[in-house]
Amino acid sequence: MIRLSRMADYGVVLMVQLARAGTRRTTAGELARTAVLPAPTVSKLLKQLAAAKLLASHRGADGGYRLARDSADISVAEIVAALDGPIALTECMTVDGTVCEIEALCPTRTNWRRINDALVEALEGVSLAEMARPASPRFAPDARNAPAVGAAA
Amino acid sequence: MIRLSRMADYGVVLMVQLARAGTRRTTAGELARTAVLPAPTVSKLLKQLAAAKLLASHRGADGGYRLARDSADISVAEIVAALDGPIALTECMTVDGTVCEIEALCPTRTNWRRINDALVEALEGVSLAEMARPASPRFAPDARNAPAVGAAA
DNA sequence: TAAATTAGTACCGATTCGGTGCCGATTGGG
DNA sequence: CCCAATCGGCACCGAATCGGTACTAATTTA
Repeated sequence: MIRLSRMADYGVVLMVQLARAGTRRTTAGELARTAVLPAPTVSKLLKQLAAAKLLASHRGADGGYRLARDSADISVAEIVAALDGPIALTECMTVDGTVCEIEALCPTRTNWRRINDALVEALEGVSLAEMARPASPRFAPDARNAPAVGAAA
Repeated sequence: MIRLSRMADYGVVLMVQLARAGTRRTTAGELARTAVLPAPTVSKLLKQLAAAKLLASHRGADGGYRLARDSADISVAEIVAALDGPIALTECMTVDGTVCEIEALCPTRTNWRRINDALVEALEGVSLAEMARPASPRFAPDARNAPAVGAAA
């Protein structure tokens, strides 16, 4: 159903948690526990996010992860791209997918591009800081440990 | 990679072909041939599109399919929804996915909704007529049999 | 009645995806 | 200096989903 991969979903959840942790380093295990997600999976996700330069990692005892940049300066698009690869709704929107010969003629292509661009813009338009903001205060007695978004079984 | 299903992609291609055929009835086999797609798959897709009231079908000898409405009155969103189900990027965006307990508090949810809505709007904003329009005339010596968009192997 | 064509359903094979395990590399502390 | 705690990088596995097929029934026209 044109769904985001669960990995990307989890990734955003983890990033939100790290955004809330501020500059404090957090270990993979800790994140897995509070997010109620399988630890190995969380580990893998964090590795990928670190490889994408969205997280700064620190090994060794008392190591852990931390946002590489300010949460306001990280978009959801970046997180998704880091985990799911480039955002390309259709085959002919990828760089390598050059099967579409007469691209200059094909009107569907330019229209797909429009749609794709709209999605990308939407994803770029939301920062991690917005995602992590503890909701409307009047409704949030304690929003610190927000539950995992896609924690479905 | 946050990809549209291939079925939805094919579906749009088929609908474009039908839009170009105007009111003339076209058989599943004919469409499969010109789109260079496996006939049984095309059949299945057309059935689904007909079930979704986007196509009018006619059985028997000299039967076939035809758009149920004017191509300007059919959006890409409808085609995608007919084949891929409701457009819901994240789990917590579906009706049944009520795992997200404190939805009123979760800021990520409302942001996901924004992103999701942007995508839906983009899909709704492009009509089949636009998709089917035979490209800029000066570049189109013969755009009648445009190739399948996602015909990658 | 025969031929053409869609409707429905069940099934299958394979790619992809979510998830796990293991081992090496690095860092801090006793 | 060594040990324990972490991250880094593979390789692998099971299963759900997806793309695709097969068969039969229903409908229409000639």
